[in-house]
Amino acid sequence: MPAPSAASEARQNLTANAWADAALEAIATGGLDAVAVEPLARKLGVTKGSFYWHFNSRGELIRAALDLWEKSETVDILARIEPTSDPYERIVNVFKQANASYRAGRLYLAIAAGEDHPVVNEYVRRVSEARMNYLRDCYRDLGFSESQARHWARFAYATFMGNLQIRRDTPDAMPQGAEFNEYLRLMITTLIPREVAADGAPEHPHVVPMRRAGTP
Amino acid sequence: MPAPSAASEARQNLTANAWADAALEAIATGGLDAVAVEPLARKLGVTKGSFYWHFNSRGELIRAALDLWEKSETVDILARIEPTSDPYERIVNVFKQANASYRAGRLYLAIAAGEDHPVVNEYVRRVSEARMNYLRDCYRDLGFSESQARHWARFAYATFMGNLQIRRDTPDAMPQGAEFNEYLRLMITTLIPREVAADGAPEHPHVVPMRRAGTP
DNA sequence: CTCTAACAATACGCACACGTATGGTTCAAG
DNA sequence: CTTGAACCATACGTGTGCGTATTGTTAGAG
Repeated sequence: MPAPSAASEARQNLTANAWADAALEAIATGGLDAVAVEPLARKLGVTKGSFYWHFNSRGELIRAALDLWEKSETVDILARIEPTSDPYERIVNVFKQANASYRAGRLYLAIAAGEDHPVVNEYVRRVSEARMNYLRDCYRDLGFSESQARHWARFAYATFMGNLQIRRDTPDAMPQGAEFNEYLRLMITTLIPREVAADGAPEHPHVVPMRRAGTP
Repeated sequence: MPAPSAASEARQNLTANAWADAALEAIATGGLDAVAVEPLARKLGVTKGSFYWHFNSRGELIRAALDLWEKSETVDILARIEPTSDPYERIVNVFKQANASYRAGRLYLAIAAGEDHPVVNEYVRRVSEARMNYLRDCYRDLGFSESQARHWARFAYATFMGNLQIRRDTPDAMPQGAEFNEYLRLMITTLIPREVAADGAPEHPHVVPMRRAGTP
């Protein structure tokens, strides 16, 4: 374990961050197992000897990378959409932000895939819960009861996560351009009911047993 | 490569399937990388020598496991819900089936996580597309236009996939018992509009700009 | 100029998994 | 009883990644 002096802390932190960044990049493309010291060192143009000065173990690097990730996925994201106080707009922004960065989506899925690892699970849970709680608060501000708000937040979050997966696994099934915007509008208008009755349920007849079309 | 005689084919196929089953189980719990010959052999009470008689390589085992998986996830599943000719009920059944087996969900996510592997990607694409196409047909039978049916199928499939992920990553966020049924009903009633207008869009005012409650 | 902290290269031991080679066991056919 | 196929064990070589130890190299403080 190095004992960094105050003078050199800036440079040391910078290179440690470089390692963590490279680790995140490796996760995004090759999954958690791609965080291997020797390949990363090769990619960074150094050898293991450098790595084990900055970190004590591979696990420490993973923690550092996950710290970086958690920060970028909660603090940074939410800070960017917080200014809007309108809950409707906030939810819409979450959706648009979510579908904006392809890399962030891949990263999320790759990290979540390592949920058997207890440390990773810890981070994934925190990030997921933060996002779902954020959505729940939006729905509550929209006038939903606590219970309904949780349901809708879970629903919306699931849809969001599933879209990430579809885009990764079957990109051809995800439209682009105008058709994608149409798809996005459909999801937004469906997932954000705009009138709420006194009992905390949406107003338009979602649960009315009004049989489908086609078989009158 | 062995040249099995007709007499012993039954036993040989049986043990080859045992290997493939064990491989699937390994994927479900430890991901694709857990499909390692030597650990699997230990778990099956044999050694590598046995494995390399049945298969030529680790990749061949993965293919066999994925064959098994593809069959269980498309043919078997769809056969079980096909009897119902009512498209509404078919979609509902897809949702209920999807949320029924925890193991199948984990398996799906674990396999999908290895989409960088070209062979795996091939299987994942086929299974995903088969399911989405099935849903699309249901929506079309419900009276939707081709374009709208695709949108709704993608939407429903994304929600379904996301719920798998939520249940895996943050099980506490997924309710159980009566509350889960409530959640399920919410998703079903939201994702299956029951009246379709002539232009192929749902009838109730999804896209009417009828501002939300709370800020009159 | 010297010394020391920060940083990096090299070399080593270890563990584990892939794949191969080869020998051992069982069983049924001839 | 012999033979050969089916099936499995053992042993080996190779690659690769982790972690450690040891030895440079560089730059700034004194």
